[in-house]
Amino acid sequence: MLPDTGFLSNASQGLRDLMGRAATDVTLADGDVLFDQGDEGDTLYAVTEGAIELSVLSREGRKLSLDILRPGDMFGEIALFDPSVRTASAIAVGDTHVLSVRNADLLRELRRAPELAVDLVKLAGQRMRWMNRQLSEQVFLPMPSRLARKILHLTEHEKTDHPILDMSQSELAEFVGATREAVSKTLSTWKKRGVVENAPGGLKISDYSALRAMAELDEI
Amino acid sequence: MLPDTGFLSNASQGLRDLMGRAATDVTLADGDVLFDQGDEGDTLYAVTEGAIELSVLSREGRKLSLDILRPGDMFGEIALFDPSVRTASAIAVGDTHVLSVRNADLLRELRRAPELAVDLVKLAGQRMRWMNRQLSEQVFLPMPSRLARKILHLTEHEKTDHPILDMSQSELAEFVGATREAVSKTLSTWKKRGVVENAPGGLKISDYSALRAMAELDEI
DNA sequence: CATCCCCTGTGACCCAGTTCACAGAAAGGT
DNA sequence: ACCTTTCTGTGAACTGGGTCACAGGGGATG
Repeated sequence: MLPDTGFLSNASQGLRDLMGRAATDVTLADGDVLFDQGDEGDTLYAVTEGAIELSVLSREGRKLSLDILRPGDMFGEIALFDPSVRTASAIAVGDTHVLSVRNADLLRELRRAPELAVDLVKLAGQRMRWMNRQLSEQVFLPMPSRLARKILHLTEHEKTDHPILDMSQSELAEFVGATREAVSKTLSTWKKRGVVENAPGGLKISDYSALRAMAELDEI
Repeated sequence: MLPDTGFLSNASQGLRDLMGRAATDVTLADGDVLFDQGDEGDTLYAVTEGAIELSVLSREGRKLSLDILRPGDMFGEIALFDPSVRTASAIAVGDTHVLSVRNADLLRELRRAPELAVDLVKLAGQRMRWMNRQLSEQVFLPMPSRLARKILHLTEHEKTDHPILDMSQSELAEFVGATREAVSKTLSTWKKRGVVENAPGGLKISDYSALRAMAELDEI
């Protein structure tokens, strides 16, 4: 039922069993909002099919996309132990299924197998490391490096050597925290240099190592 | 032994007892490095006296200060359950004392009182909410608003109506993610408007409500 | 009390990235 | 095919904040 990749593959078998046992399935269509930033929430989720985009909105409507979660990824773990308003919004990308477990049910399961709490907190730990990294990238890196990193991150689950990123420049801009135009111009210069190219269905990565160089992976 | 404020006051009495029982005291002088970003670590800390500055460094030596922790605050909880490299550096500000508990010792205590794990994860949850907020502020807010927010945050533990912030403009700049000059110029205009003023020992907040207005607290 | 060091204040200039404004290319819908 | 909408590409002008450069102020310390 649960795939073998992503956060869940790092999680123990026990945790995955627990999810399988205590969770209920939720079906979402493209664009469906699972929860909104500011909602009260006490539920943990795991993606089983499709994808979920996590994002933060500013009051004036600007949006910062945080990540795209794919089958095997879990999210919502902040609200699990500290039920309060959600810090981000979760929106379905394409037809997707998620498993959901409510706080109370999960805690009951945990009482049976307390050692699984450690796995959950590891999850939280990973998320915090990741957030920390986002923050310092945002502060320290110029836009093109952030763009390169995001492209690498968003295509790393592809198995091909020259993956195609199916995402509009506006969406990319929301990931990077910049404007659509700025992203467009940066991609243009990269296209001239043969790093990426337009392909049917999206943006094709032609030269992975060049992209990695732009990403200044040694920095931070 | 443990004060009644900060994170620990939110934490349960049981957690505080546990810290008191399993922890050992560490004495630090001003500027002492408790741990550095990138170090391996598996220890949880609680400030009992003085203050600890958490910060992230970029490779070129630029520094982003995250927070100043005061008596009652706990930190290091990421590494506790997910022991790996530290995501930030911790440096003593003034003579300070911290309690430290190593992973293994804390887990042993937790086996006796598993319900305390929930408190620890709440701690992690609060930290994550806080990081999330830092990130969106950094992306969405202009520098002056971030500066106002940081000043409010850094003085909120003062009881007076017109607290004095004992911090150089360079340090403030590191908190805000900007240069010393930019901070200086912003503070100048605020001084002309009577929002803040120079006072012996630091920067005096003259008009709290004006500062709150600059902080755009309704935003994000 | 002179010197050194670190602080604050400001001005001149520069630059990355935004805003605005179009034009042309794809991609759906009907 | 035709129309509408949503994408991409690019220029011009603007601007927040960074960089550089320097002047003046305290406190410490000899």
